[in-house]
Order: sequence, then structure tokens, then C-alpha cells
Amino acid sequence: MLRLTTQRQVILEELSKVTSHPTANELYDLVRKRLPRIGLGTVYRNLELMADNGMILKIEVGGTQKRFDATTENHYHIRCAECGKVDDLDIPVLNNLVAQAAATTSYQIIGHHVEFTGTCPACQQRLAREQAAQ
Amino acid sequence: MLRLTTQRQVILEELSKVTSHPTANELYDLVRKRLPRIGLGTVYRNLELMADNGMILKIEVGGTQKRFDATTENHYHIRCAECGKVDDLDIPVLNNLVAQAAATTSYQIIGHHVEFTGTCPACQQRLAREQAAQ
DNA sequence: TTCGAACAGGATAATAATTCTCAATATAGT
DNA sequence: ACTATATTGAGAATTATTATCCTGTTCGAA
Repeated sequence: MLRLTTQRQVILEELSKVTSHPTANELYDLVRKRLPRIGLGTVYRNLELMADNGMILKIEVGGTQKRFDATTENHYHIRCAECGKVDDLDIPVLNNLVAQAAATTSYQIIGHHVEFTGTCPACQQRLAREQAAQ
Repeated sequence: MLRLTTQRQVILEELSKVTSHPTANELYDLVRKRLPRIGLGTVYRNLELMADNGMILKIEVGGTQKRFDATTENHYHIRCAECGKVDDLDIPVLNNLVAQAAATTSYQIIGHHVEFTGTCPACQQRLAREQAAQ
């Protein structure tokens, strides 16, 4: 069974503190402020373990890195195509979609996720500035 | 501008032939049967270029690899949590969802994608067999 | 308590997927 | 044909993640 070690506790606390959806590496930076000797492998290992135990959510969106979320209820995300930032979207979860999908596939459905792509406010501004500069 | 080299033509043809959603590496194997001297880098480079030009679709789903699709219209996918296989789902695209999302975010929305996770028929059988064997 | 087994951590090596670099080649337009 | 540009193949480099290995910790049973 899963022990609540100091490392796990701090990882969980730091993840809960932020509203962003940090990557393992971003979380590593946060946690290291409190546990300077922690290893990156430990962060990866424990994020994976906690996700498997339903304590946190592993968000497998597009982009190159996995992201994590202390909120475990299903909700949707929007990802910035420029900088990779991920934010929550405040729209209701489409539970009827699962039934609809189940009717048309021979897969046994586990869950679903909706991911929007877009340009975040910061990148919109940056792009506008770059346009103007030319 | 974009030349239609032999390599690009063959990559596009092979991608169009299959109904699966091959990874760059799977496509590399297919293409190599016709162009044995092609490099993996060329496959990656051209898939990226063709996706940028809207000739094909780059599917950034969960899992560790990007996948590609000769169909460019938006449609939804289901991915096997066991083996990573990706199939199309025959359910209508929710265009109203974009408007809904636009109303609740300051991102400028580009697009959206719905991804279901599940267990594909083959893995269901395999898992059932493994269960029985114990 | 103390002994042993299982658990967990940190450091580092290994792997996987993708991207980059660069010299050589091919192509289009003049 | 000539030149500028685009493209290729080979391999190195990078990035993100996972595995390994050894050491220290903790939990229970004796």
C-alpha cells in the first residue's frame, strides 16, 4: 500500500496550490524549493503512482509533455498552440457523449476528454507586437 | 513553395491507403517498401510540413507518439489504453461546443478534439484470456 | 526491541520519440 | 548551362520519460 512519505505529501501540496497544470519538470522546480535534494525521478514516479491511485489526474493532451492536475473530476482543457500552456474550461462535461460513442464502437469505453487548441492572451499580445514590428 | 517530391508523394499515398492512424515510424516502414533508402528524418519532416499545409491531419492524442491521418476534416477518435491503437468514431462533430467554449475563455480558439479512451476488442479478448489463465 | 522483508528515495544510465545539422543532390527559373 | 533555393539521407543531438541500482527507512512479526 501507498505510504504518504514527505516527498509525496509535498508533491501533492504543491500541485494543489497551483491552478495551472504543471509538467513533471515544473512541479520538480516547485517541490525543490522545499526539498532541495529530491530527485526528478522521484517526482515522475510519484506522479505516476498517485495518478494510478486516483489521487490526481494525469492529463495527456497534445504537446510533448504530460501534465498533472490535483482536481480529479473530469473537466475540459484548452491548450495554447504557441506556448503549450493549459487552462481549464468552464463548460459542462458531456456525459451523454459517452453513450453515443458506446453505440458506435466495439471498444469498451473508459472515459473521454475534450481538448481545445487556441492562442492564450499572452501569446495573442506577443504575436500582435511581432506583427506590428515588421 | 512546396515541391511534390517522390518522397512526399509516396508518404501521402501510403498514408491514404491505410484506415489506421499510423505513427511516423509505422509510416516509415510502409514507405520503405517502395523507397528503401528514405530516411526516418525525411518522413518526420514531411509529415510535419504536410500537416502545416493542411494536406494531412496530425493527431496529438494521449500516448507517447503522434499519429497522422489522410482525412483532414475534424472527427473524433478512440484510443486503446492497452495497446495505443487509435480508431475513428462515427459521431457528429460538436460545432456548437466551440461557441460555448469561446464564451468562457479569453483564448482565441483554433479548434477542438474529442478523444475517448477504452479497450479495443483485441485487448478485451487478450485480457479475458489472461484472467482465465490465472 | 530487533530482525527481515518490502518500500521508497536519490543518482544516474538507458530508452524512446523527435528534431536538428550538414554536406551532397536535385530542381526550377533564368 | 548556371545559379539560387529546396530537399534529402545519415547521423548527432535533444527532450521527456522510464528503468536500474544501491542505500536508507519503515512496518510488522517474532
